Amino acid sequence: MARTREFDEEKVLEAAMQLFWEKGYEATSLSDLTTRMGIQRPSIYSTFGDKKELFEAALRRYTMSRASEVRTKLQNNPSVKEAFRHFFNEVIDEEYTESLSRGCFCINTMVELAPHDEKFEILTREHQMYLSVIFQETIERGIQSGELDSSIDAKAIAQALIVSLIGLTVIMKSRPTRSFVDNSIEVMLTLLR
Amino acid sequence: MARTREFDEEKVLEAAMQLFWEKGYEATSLSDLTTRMGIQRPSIYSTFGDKKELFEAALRRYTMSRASEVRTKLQNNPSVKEAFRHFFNEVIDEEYTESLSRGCFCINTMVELAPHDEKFEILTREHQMYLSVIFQETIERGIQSGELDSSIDAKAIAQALIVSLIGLTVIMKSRPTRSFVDNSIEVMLTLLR
DNA sequence: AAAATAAAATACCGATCGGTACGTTATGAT
DNA sequence: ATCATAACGTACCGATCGGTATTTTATTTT
Repeated sequence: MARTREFDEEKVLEAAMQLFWEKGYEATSLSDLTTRMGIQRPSIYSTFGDKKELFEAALRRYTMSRASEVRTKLQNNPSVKEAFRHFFNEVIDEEYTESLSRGCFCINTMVELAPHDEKFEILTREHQMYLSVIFQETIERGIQSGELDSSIDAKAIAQALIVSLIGLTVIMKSRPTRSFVDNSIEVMLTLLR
Repeated sequence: MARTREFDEEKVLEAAMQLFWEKGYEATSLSDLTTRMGIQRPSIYSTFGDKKELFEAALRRYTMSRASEVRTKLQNNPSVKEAFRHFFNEVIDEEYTESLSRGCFCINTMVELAPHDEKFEILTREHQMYLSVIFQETIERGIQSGELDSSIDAKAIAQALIVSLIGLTVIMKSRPTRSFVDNSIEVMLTLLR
């Protein structure tokens, strides 16, 4: 009964996500967004609400996609220790490959918005807790297969590995030497025995 | 030969540091700064230069103060393992105590500015490397005293602990449960044997 | 006391911010 | 074919942004 939408909602949200991921919330202007999303300002507001709501939609899109990506990658390898090694190395490689260190959109948001906005405090926490459970389940798989010692605390180690992953992702933004991060990963992996 | 300065340069810089630490670079306006520093806008520009230069001065003040604070705290305890345990627990307690999670000014800057500004990439990296050396020297002290096994790799473990400290500091912004961070710290400390 | 000078205070600059009112255009329902 | 409706495009809103020109005030040197 009216004009049809000319843009793909998923595509423009993906574009907004990429931009917020690169620049953060404050440093991204509505003009930046219209350019990158390829739609006009009123289209953004009628489709997603204001800037904060658009940001939230972008972050939700990111965390859902990221969680399933992490789950898949850790399930790929029969060896749990090798799965984690591959996973951490991939994170590092991606950061060293790209000229711009975007890191993790959720971690960036945890730093920029979580302290001043309860909604994002909760959203980012829940994502990390979700990843922590994936880590834990992976470690428990290693225990059941006999690869890992049954005396280790799967939950605690999973939580420590999440903390280390966050630390790695963040310190990559300062471009430390390769040996620094390689050393860190090797030490972290000794927790899986 | 002219009018005398009415404000204490150190004090107003300290005030600027606190504000940038709380809100970050982009979210802090010149109006915020004049209010908090208690001086007028032209005084800021004549004393510190523009907003970025003021921010840099504030960050340098922070990193210098923080480095010596960390060094002191780790030297305080004869037991290296207890020193680290105290140190990590203090970081956690401070974050849980305060209503606003400021985290670490240097880490915040690593996330917000380092990817887009080489000056801050270098500045934040060098601070982390400096802390890493303090950690390493502390671990080596533990080896020499016989508290720690001489077969461990002091440098690699120090680097892994720095990564974990960053991860802990960042995830605290999402206010995880106490058990989450306590578990993480306990696991990390098992690296010191 | 007067001149020189730098700090302080006020007021202002153009640019950009997030957000919206409004006129135009295209499409589905009748 | 017409009408209702919603998306699109333009143009604009007041507020605030970082930064500065200019005037006033206080202090030291002469």
